[in-house]
Amino acid sequence: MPKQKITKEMVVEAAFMLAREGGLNRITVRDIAEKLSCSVQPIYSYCQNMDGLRKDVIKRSDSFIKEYIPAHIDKNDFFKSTGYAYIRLAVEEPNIFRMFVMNERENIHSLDELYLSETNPHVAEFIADTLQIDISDARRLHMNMLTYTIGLGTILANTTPGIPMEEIEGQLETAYQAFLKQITDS
Amino acid sequence: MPKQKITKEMVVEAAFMLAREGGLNRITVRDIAEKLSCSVQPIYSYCQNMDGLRKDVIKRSDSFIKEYIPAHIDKNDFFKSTGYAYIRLAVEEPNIFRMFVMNERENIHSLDELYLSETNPHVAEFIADTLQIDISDARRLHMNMLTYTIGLGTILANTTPGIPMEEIEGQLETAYQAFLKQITDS
DNA sequence: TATTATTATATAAAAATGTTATATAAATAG
DNA sequence: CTATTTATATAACATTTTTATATAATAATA
Repeated sequence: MPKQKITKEMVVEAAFMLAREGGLNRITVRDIAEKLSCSVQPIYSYCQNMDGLRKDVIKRSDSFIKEYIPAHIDKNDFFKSTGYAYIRLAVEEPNIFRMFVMNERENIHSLDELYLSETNPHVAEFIADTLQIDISDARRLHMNMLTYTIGLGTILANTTPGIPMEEIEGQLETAYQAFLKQITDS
Repeated sequence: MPKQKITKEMVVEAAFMLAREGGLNRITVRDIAEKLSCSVQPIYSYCQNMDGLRKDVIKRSDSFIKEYIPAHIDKNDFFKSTGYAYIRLAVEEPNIFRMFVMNERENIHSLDELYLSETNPHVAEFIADTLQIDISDARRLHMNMLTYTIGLGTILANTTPGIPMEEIEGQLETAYQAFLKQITDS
């Protein structure tokens, strides 16, 4: 058989780039085919249909974020800079952020399950170490910040022309102080 | 001319029902026409195109929420029950919640502008009165809870099979306490 | 090496959906 | 009563998704 020129990764990547520019429904088979200089067949051989491909693209956003966030983290202020990174993402890449929050979390029956499936356990450990607090408190703090950050990011990703970054960082800082105070005061 | 059988409201309502069931791209001209037992012409005479209609449907979600929230509020615990109501909406009507958060906020240059455009000023006044706090503190509290609620709702609207309502309410309560403590302690 | 089977891709037809053009008939205006 | 307007229907056209068929390059096998 002919040598494989088009891989599933190439298809998803091309679709992801289209969605990154103009949202999920900027994705069309023909535009992907043109981007890859091929016909529509390779695309359909790697996905059932366009809806399925869109789900793959949403997953691809997840992996994009898994690279983006660490690349924007300040090691000296690990925890807070993570929050800032998400917010920056929401502002700079609103379509990717939208896809990220649209990502279906399946088989989740409790907040704990959700927390475990969405976060890296080392983060809570790091927070507990740095702030000298209980690991369970660190998890609560982390989960609260994640929730707040997603809320702020969701708002910002749908707000034009946009809000100054400093103001947003101030807002995030205030929320952080509130959640932290709750823990240290009890 | 023939009597008008189809109004713009009917078109938007039919499209809204379709989106409520299966999301924005479940909306098709032909399905709307079938729901209304008419041809596609009345639809196109009330909207430029499908994208425009989708925007109207998103606005319709807003008005749905403006009815839904008050109907689920406990007058004795006005502020917190509002938060619960949003969360319940996210769980019971995930597609409507998604449309609500996807709603483009335009011409927003600061968090204050955002707050003013998204909230009813009476709410902050009510909070200030009830909790005996400054109006500016009440606004901060309100904005923080709105942000947190949107974050939690966004997560829940994309989580299956779902998390028990009591657990979620506990989470929201804890966040509320944290934001409140920050204000009363200073 | 020659032949066959497999399959990645292309081409093109079919199906679904969005949009526009034309036709019809019912209400209104004169 | 006639002409005009217009809400809707029908039907054509355009775009996109999806499927069917064809082709040719590689792998397998003899």
